[in-house]
Amino acid sequence: MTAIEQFLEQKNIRPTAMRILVYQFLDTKEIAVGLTAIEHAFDKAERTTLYRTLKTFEEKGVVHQIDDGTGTTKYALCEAGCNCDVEQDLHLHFHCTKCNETTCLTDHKIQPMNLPDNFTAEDVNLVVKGICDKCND
Amino acid sequence: MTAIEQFLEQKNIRPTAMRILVYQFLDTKEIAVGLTAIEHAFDKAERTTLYRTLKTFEEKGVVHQIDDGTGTTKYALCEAGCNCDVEQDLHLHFHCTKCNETTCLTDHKIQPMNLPDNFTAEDVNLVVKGICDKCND
DNA sequence: GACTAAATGCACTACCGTTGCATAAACTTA
DNA sequence: TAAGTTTATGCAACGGTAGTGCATTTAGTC
Ligand SMILES: [Mn+2]
Ligand SMILES: [Mn+2]
Ligand SMILES: [Zn+2]
Ligand SMILES: [Zn+2]
Repeated sequence: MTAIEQFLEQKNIRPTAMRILVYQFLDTKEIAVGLTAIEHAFDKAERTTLYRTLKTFEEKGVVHQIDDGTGTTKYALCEAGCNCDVEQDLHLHFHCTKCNETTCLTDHKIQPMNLPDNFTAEDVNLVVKGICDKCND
Repeated sequence: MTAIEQFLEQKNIRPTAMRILVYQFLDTKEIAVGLTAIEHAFDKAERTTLYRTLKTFEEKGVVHQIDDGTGTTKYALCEAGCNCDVEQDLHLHFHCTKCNETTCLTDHKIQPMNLPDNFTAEDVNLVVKGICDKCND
């Protein structure tokens, strides 16, 4: 049993062929990717299966969704030790308007918000748009 | 000529009947509203016209778009004196997961972001999800 | 191997944003 | 005012994405 299979089982996810492939693919990418991008990365890939794979991954705390404002949801592997399924790992996301890539800035945590009276926060989404390091010369 | 007509002309927007109605509608709402909500607010309303009206309003700095993560773009009137068309008015937005309403927290400005080397910011979107004051008893 | 539960493939729906184009309205200028 | 020009509107259609229902296959369980 490979390390990935072990990892998935430990997360209560049956390590099917497709799931392992998706995990491996996400692991090679250090950017967040959308469903269509994953679909195109494989020759024979069923969109629905990928969709449900990512949904499962998210529920079990393997990936987290990113809404970068482009209209297509992105996914990225959670950091090792991240307990997304229990408590949020609220880090900043960056979307480059030039190369169109979305990056997790996991080191840049979001500090607790100051809200008006009687507003209670459950989740925070912070996306910065601009030019990424690769596109800045 | 009414005050609204004057205001629109000053923003270089022809004050047509529909545009005045849309402006008035947005003015009554203190929350951000989506295209479909505006459509349903009028008996005889053409979705495309509303869409283009809002687009024009946005280009001329009358409204600003809000991506609250629900998948439907919301619009809200800019504050008096806000120069959205020139420079951004980066305030916080709040989406209530109970009543599903999105609010501009115009008093809560977004402070400049601390980014990694060679990342340059052009725009920031900060949305807090939770329970709003009306829904908190 | 028989049984059961989960994963997959395929078809199809719903919704939203967006565009093209013909028509109608409004503004301009002679 | 009438002709000409720009702008706004109405209608139809497209494209993309998320999501669901259901039959079939695959994988664990006994
Ligand atoms: Mn992330
Ligand atoms: Mn706002
Ligand atoms: Zn880039
Ligand atoms: Zn509420």
